[in-house]
Amino acid sequence: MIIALQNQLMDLTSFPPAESSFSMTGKRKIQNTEMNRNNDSLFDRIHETRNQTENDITRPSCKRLREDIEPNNAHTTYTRVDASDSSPMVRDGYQWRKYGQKVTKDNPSPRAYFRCSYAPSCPVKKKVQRSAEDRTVLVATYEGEHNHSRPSPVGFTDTMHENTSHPYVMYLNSSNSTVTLDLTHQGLNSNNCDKGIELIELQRVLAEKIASSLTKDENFNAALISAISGRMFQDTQVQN
DNA sequence: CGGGTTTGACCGGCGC
DNA sequence: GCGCCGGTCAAACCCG
Repeated sequence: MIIALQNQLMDLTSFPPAESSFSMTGKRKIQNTEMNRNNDSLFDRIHETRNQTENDITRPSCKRLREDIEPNNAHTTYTRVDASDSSPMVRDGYQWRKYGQKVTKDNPSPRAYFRCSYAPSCPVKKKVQRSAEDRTVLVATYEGEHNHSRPSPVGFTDTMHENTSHPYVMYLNSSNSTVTLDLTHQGLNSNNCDKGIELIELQRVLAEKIASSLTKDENFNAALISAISGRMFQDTQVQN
């Protein structure tokens, strides 16, 4: 557990710029230990959304009860877009049909409601709204799971290359309290160096936040001390 | 003309 | 009971 965390942290902190900018294709999942509140607005938002989602689980809305949507399937993604891009669309490879828009109380940006239009029976819905703190961040909340495959990966890739979004996407899973940094949606190419730099900066900030959170976690420190002392004890025995 | 978007109306839960 | 709020509906509109 600890070693896995360390490896993940090492992965995040040791990405060579070239690789991190242009050739990363995997997803990196980070166990979300008690992520401490700090001054970073994006991470505050992540924490708040996780708590909000957990509240949704314990107090499901009337709509969800009526439509029998599984709350555990809900997760939130964060997508960086250009500030000049006013479109609420988050291109994730699926076909979405907008069925409503609403201005919410806590955010001046309108919230858009989408349903998956690829398969008529697909129960997936998503809500897209710009972050109140950082309007370049689109917050997309997905509910349900697709009962079909991704429609057209090739077209998706083409769109990604010509579009301005997806330097990174973060997933928040309400059921198992994990944060996933998805680098497959970054949409970077050789003409997009600025976003590569932005991604590196994000990785640096993310690594700092994780390190900060872990070092403040008493359980993690205790486990780390135990692991180190255990290893030292082993080494001492070997030498003897 | 068909499919997608817009937008005002409506519904139901919640708090006071 | 009433108003607020988030979510959804559906008619009108737009566009290829």
